Amino acid sequence: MDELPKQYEHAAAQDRWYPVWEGRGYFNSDPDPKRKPFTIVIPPPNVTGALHLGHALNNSLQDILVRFKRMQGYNALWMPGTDHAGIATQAVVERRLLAEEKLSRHDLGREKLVERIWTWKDAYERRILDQLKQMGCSCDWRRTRFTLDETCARAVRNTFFRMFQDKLIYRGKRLVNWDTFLQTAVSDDEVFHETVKGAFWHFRYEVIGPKPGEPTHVTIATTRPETMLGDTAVAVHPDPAAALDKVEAELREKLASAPEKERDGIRKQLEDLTERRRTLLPQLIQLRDMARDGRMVMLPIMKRAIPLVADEWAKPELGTGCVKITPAHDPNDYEVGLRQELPMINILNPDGTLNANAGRHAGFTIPVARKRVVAEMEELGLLEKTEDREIDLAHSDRSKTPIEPYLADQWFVRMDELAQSAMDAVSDGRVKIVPGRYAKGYLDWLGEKRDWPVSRQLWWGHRIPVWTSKPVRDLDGARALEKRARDKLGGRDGVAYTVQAEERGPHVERAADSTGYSAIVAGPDCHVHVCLREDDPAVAKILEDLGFVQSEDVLDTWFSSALWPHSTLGWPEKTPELGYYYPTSVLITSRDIITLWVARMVLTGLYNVGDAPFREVFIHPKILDRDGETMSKSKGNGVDPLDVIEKFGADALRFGLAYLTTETQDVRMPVDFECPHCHVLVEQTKKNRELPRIACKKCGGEFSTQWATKEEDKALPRGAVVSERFEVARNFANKLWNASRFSLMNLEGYTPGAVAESELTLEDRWVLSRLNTVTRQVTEALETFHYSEAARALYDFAWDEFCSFYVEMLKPRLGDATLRPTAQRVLAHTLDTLLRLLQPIMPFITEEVWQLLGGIAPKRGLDGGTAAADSVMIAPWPACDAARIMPEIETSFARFQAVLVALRDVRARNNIAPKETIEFSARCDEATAALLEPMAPYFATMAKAHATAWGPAATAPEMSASATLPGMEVFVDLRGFIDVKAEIARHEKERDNLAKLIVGKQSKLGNASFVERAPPAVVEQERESLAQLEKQRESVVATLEKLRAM
RNA sequence: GGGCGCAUAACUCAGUCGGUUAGAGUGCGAUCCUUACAAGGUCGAAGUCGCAGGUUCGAGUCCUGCUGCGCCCA
Repeated sequence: MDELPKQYEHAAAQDRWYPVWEGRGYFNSDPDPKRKPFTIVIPPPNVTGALHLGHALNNSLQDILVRFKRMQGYNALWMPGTDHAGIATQAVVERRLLAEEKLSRHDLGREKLVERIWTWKDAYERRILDQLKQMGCSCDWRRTRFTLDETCARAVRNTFFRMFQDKLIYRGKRLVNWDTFLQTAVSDDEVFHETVKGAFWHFRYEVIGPKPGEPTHVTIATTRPETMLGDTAVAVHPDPAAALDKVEAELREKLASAPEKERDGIRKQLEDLTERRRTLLPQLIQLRDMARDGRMVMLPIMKRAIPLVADEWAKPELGTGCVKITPAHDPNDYEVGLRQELPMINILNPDGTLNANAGRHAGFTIPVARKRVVAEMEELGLLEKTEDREIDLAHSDRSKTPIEPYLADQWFVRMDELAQSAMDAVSDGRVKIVPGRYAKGYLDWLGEKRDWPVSRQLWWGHRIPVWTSKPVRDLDGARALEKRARDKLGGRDGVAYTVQAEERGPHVERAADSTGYSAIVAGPDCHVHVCLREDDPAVAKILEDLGFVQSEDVLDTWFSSALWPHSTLGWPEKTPELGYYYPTSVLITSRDIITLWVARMVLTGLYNVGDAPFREVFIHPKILDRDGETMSKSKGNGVDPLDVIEKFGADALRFGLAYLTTETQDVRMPVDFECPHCHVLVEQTKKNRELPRIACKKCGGEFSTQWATKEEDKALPRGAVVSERFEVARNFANKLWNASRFSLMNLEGYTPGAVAESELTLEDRWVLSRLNTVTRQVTEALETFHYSEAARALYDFAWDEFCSFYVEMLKPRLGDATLRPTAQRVLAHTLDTLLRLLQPIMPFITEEVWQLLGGIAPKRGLDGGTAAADSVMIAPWPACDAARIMPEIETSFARFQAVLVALRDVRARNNIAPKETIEFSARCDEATAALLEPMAPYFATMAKAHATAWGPAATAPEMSASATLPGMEVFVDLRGFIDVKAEIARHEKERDNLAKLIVGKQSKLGNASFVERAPPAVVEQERESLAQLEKQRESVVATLEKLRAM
């Protein structure tokens, strides 16, 4: 065993054991009705890019749980796979296409682009799966799925078809967030807001045929002047006086409770309001009456007559009190449009240029059209003024370009009942969210029951399996068309039909004629939609011959991930897997996708399979950097798990992540660069994280970062981005390695055998008591997702108890031929148990040691020894033997430890050389003496101290340093060593400290209500504690006097 | 505006049911190349538990308000 390296070599162990586990099929799971299943489906990582530290955390936690459950005897399945991530992946590939080949997707065409994306997907999927393997993930790789593969596609088609049949799917015109760059709708979740510099333009619209005394113009203000081309009304408030009253009342209430510094601002607002009442209100009332009278204003440029309407969206306290209404290009105006039954005029093409509805401004991009419209209004003398303004503008997360609200045909899933079912599952406890506070957000979001827009104007994804007819004039015509389609297709299975009349409200895209006085009337268009469950070219052909066209759109990527827990198990087939593993046991994910993903999985699971997809959802924290910012590659503070694995090892990565997984919502991880020259860690700051090259603070050597673009920078070696927080874990692995190394070296001649109770020493009983306590703690912690607690318990036990005390105390016994066999058996057993407890978190190092241990001690255990498992990952999980937990032994041992520390302290503060042996006596009661006297060999080896006397009669030598412990005084003979001054200072400090504590206790006990009302046991405890402290003080004072006399 | 979380040593974090003298790792200081481990051992210094009230015999812990930071939703 001497040939074992002094440092744990993580790379060798990782390379050695992963293929063995995989080759022996340890990760595989198959349905077996005789055993209980435990199932986790992986949150499928995007194939957009490689895994980051957040993924490393997420997957480490899953693997820890799966390995734990596997050892507990469950038939554990961890289902792996990846997600096609529709828009994200397409955007990445499109960006590269543009950057590298200057081609747009339209240059390439749908088929070619999709082919490119598949190539991308293959490369990244491979990379992601490889990363998971490097982390040690024990997934059943035979079952790897992809959200766009055939199995998943089948589930998607079936779900969509069933929903279509159940009338849960409909098409509607809706205002969507339109990304003019990618030319697709994006969901609200794919939009971020940014404040940009803009302007507020005030336009005047002429009133048509004003009566005497009526205003000739209304003034409206807008930040998007070009949208006026699509205006279909101007709104005023239906009761402006009341609205102002309400605002005023609110302001006054606010003023009453506002802090002083805000009051002036509020007073100013109130003044403005009064002014407004005087100057603006009469006119607003007049306009309101005109609106009720059905009066019109003339939309300039388009020369279109549009109505004045009375609607609450117009805020009399803001701007001019009048507001232009562009229902097709503003969410609020859209609502007004629906309420007032206004025409909705779309003025945009999908690419962000203006369409024919914009008249002579058609064909221009939005920024150009904006300038033209403003110029024309100015020419017409209708531009009143322009103010500079900061504007909150929505941007697409994917293309970083401004979002345009855009009226488009979209497919929706009706959410009312589906959402309710998913809410019920959490409310009644069928699905438990941990920590529980996250249930609130889930319920609130679902409670809004907003219909789910599922179509995306993309090429990468599941194409919507609906064929739609050309517009039909009326419902009867549509029904006739439906019948024709039915007749042609016969009674075929897997075909569903819907006849859709346009929804209430006019959705017109036709321009008015140039005279402008004709009101726009809604088109009565109707459509027939046919949904096909299977991909059947013959059926499609028949439909297309009837003039039907398949939707170009694909489904939202979440639609397929929503099915993940059952689609991966083979649904809609009634596979053995589905029957056995569904519902799965736990889902582990992060909080940002509770609504987008978790909620939708619950509702599709209930809808498709009739049961929730999992029993528990564990939400883990998010990792932020030193400054509390989220990590991302674009900021330069992203830590690559592979860099951590390379530097610290996979076990250290896993342990470090488990160690920080508490119940809080985020954890901070200071980020460092690793100097490639001297391997020191250089703290990352907001400044240096953006530099292409950095000089090491220690060796001065320069290295490059991810930002290096110049040749001279790129030529430098790269500095990896890691975190010192994994250093703790790496050191722990090394400590464990060396303790194992010691054990293996000292197990020579080991024989298995039963250990009689009488052979056990105090330290044996102690370590076994602690071991069983830790077994119970770790088991409970892992069962309740308290990863950090499990990691801490193991760390503390392994380092502070097993290494620092037990192994040290074994040394003399191992040297004694008669005591050696028992010591070896307890040691082998303890190490064996510790390895099993650590296996889920640190699979590689525990396996490495397990195999070495198996070589020298193949049979282990206190009751005679049984053959160890072939691998620690399939060994049984340790059971806690409650009978071994002995609090009195732990208390006794603590006394021993306290004396040891006191002796070491005396040595340290008197600068006694390590080689010198010291003599000491201890004054204590008989019981303590009886306990500690036999520990002589340990005081000798662990503190180089020799006891001359134990018990009540023990006295202090002439020249001594002392330490006062509760119920005990330890005197160290210091002839020749003593540092009197240091000793005096030390004792004075101790005396003062004790005095403070005594005063505290005395006042507590002097408080009559404490003595009367606190539980008697607590009062008694306090009394004893006070007596103890007073004794300690007496002894300290006595020692001080002696010292001063020297 | 609504919701959630956090604030404990220089840094990153534990602290269970309210009850002994508030702990760990890192960093810092001293010391030791002691026969498993210098990625180590031993010892030490370092705290107004964010602020203000309240409940209680007793508050880092429970309640209210405030301040600061972060996240989510509109």
